[in-house]
Amino acid sequence: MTTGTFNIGRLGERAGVNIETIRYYEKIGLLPEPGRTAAGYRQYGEDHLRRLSFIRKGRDLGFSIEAIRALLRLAEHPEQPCEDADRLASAHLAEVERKIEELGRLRDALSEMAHCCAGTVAECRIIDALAS
Amino acid sequence: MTTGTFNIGRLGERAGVNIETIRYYEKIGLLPEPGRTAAGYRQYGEDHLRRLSFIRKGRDLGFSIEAIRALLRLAEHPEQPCEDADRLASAHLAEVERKIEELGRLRDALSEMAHCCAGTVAECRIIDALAS
DNA sequence: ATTGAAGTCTGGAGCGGCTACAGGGTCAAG
DNA sequence: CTTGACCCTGTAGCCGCTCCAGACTTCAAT
Repeated sequence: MTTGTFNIGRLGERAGVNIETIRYYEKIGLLPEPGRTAAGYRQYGEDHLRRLSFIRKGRDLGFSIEAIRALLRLAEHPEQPCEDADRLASAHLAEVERKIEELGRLRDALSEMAHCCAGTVAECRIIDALAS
Repeated sequence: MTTGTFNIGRLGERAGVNIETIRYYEKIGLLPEPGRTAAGYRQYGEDHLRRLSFIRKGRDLGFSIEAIRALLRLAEHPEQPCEDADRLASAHLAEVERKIEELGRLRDALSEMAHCCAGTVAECRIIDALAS
């Protein structure tokens, strides 16, 4: 009887991940299937918690599930060169920067047309920008 | 026989919208059902084109479908005050700014850990950031 | 008149990444 | 013995499309 086993609720609590999300991660093969109690309850250990925290941090950094899958595989092979990890992170960083620029253009366009109005829709800069 | 009617392909071409997307907009009630030819082909006119272009510009500005629905309703009532349009645009602008900040934080976190590597996964800053 | 390519039709499934049920079983405290 | 908190499975929904299969139509070239 290992001391360090716990149910899904506790795992979610400790990793900061929704229970449903944990089951989802298991379903898509991101988190390995844990053992079960006689009643069918999932039983987790510290290794599951580490892996789930890894996933959660990756998601917080905006990595896709597939990128995280790749990063997890890399983490399991510490002796390999980390070029792949670097490539994944760099690609993601580039994508984030692209999105920032895109949103910046959006913000400029929106702030030019917002606060148009003391008037009616007929003279509204917002509606006009869309209709013209 | 009106001169200005055209098929869905031409409409999509002129508005810069995918054919499937047009049918989707019709299905969700964003674009009114057009007339049909005897063979069942949709037939559009300039009013459809204007409405679809409106939608497309709204989407380009990142408005949600529901926001666009509201903006379209407003555009149909030019005599009303445009407070609602202003509210929608301001809320959207605020949301865009929130996302920019969020992505900025993401970029900072990522750029701190990227380009970690001349080494192996064991010493990789990226993997380490996720695993620790 | 025939053929073939390009256009159009419907209905339904799939994407990512969850989230929210419904309808049941289990467990521990009082 | 009951209550309430937890857990189980399976399925459907969210957004905004996008793609597919399989059938039909239109039009130009032969």
